[in-house]
Amino acid sequence: MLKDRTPTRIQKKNRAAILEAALEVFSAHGFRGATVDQIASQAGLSKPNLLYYFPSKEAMFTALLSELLDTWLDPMREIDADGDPLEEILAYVQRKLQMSRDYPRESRLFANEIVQGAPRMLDALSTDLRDLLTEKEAVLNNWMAAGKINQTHPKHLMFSIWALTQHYADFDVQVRMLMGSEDPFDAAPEFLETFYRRMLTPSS
Amino acid sequence: MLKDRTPTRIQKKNRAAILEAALEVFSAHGFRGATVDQIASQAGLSKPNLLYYFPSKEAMFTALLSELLDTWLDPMREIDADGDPLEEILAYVQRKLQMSRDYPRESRLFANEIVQGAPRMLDALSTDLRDLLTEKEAVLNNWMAAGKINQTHPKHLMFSIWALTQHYADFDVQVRMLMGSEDPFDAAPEFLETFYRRMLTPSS
DNA sequence: GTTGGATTTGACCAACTGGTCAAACTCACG
DNA sequence: CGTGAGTTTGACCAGTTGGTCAAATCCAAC
Repeated sequence: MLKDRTPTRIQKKNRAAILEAALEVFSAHGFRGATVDQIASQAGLSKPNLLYYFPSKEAMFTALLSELLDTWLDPMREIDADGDPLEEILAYVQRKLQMSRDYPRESRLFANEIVQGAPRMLDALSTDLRDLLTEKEAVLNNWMAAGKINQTHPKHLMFSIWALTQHYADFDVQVRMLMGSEDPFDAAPEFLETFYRRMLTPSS
Repeated sequence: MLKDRTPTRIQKKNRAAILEAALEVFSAHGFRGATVDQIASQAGLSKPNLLYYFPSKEAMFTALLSELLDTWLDPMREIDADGDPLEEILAYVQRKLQMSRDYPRESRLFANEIVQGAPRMLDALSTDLRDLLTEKEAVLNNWMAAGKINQTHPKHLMFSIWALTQHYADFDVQVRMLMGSEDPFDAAPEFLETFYRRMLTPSS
């Protein structure tokens, strides 16, 4: 049995290998579609050995989620209430877009889970994400009230940023199939920049 | 064994019940996550009876997909090259949004499949969807060349419409959790209307 | 090197899953 | 009616899956 003490060198290495493998497999097939055997072979370990480090498939999944959620929300945390409103939002969009480019598996992991009703994630979302959104929503409202950006629905604005940026990771196969040899991420940054600049620049 | 002739009354009724049940279950759990037993009990039939009408789980899924893909692409087909450019696009956005409101299960069915790499759908997409997009892309290009709408990347423009509208169906639980008692579809139409009007109205 | 905890594994199990099949039942139609 | 095609199902099967366990192996510290 695994104790709670400070992990050994082997524990650190294997837990990391397992979580990396779990990310690979869960993001590609969803929770139900992934098998412990797949994760084990991806991690280069035997199945019983996996279950020595995590008591169950479910435990692997939740460990992975809680490890990733913080990182996933970081780009939103960085929105600075004291920065230039338009530039802050545009920078946030670009950070999110880069997350889709650099961490598509993480994006698909969350997408898979949420599309299916987020049965194992709703609790985390309804605390961490909800609180963070509430905070940034207030910031957006202030900026709008001060006339720094165009008046609009702050929650829908945030949804739109998530939808537009994560689409490139979550629907990667479709996007690439339709774009042929052109890399979607070549034109996406400028497209989204223009999009949100036109949307948010005050009409005055 | 089921013959190819004109279906009987019972065949029509049961095939319809099965496809409806399959949509319910597949859209909620994905292909791998759905079980034939679930679909059977949802349809009010026994498992062997289901397999009397469809030779396999896979056959149910592909029958469902091909039945729905056409309907799913209809809003895009309706874009009229001879209509007013801006109004045509705005109307398309609203049609897609209503599809998300009225047919969220269909949206999630496709989302589930595409997020996981579209293993059973890529062929259909790379013909039907690709051809349709190519056609409408030309229309958009003409409109832009004629200065009727702002210059932008037509493919990314279409992606953005899909992402923004389908987000409300695919990430329904997250959206509703964050919006509390407010119905997301109350403010969404106006939000998207404003969004695309600002984006596409020529600067002149 | 010995030793005791940490790590690894082959063999195994019960539950589940997609699918089969022969037998039973139902129904439209002459 | 009766009859044959159409429909339904209980029992069953083989493969897969998450998880267990006792025994074997490894490894760090003395």
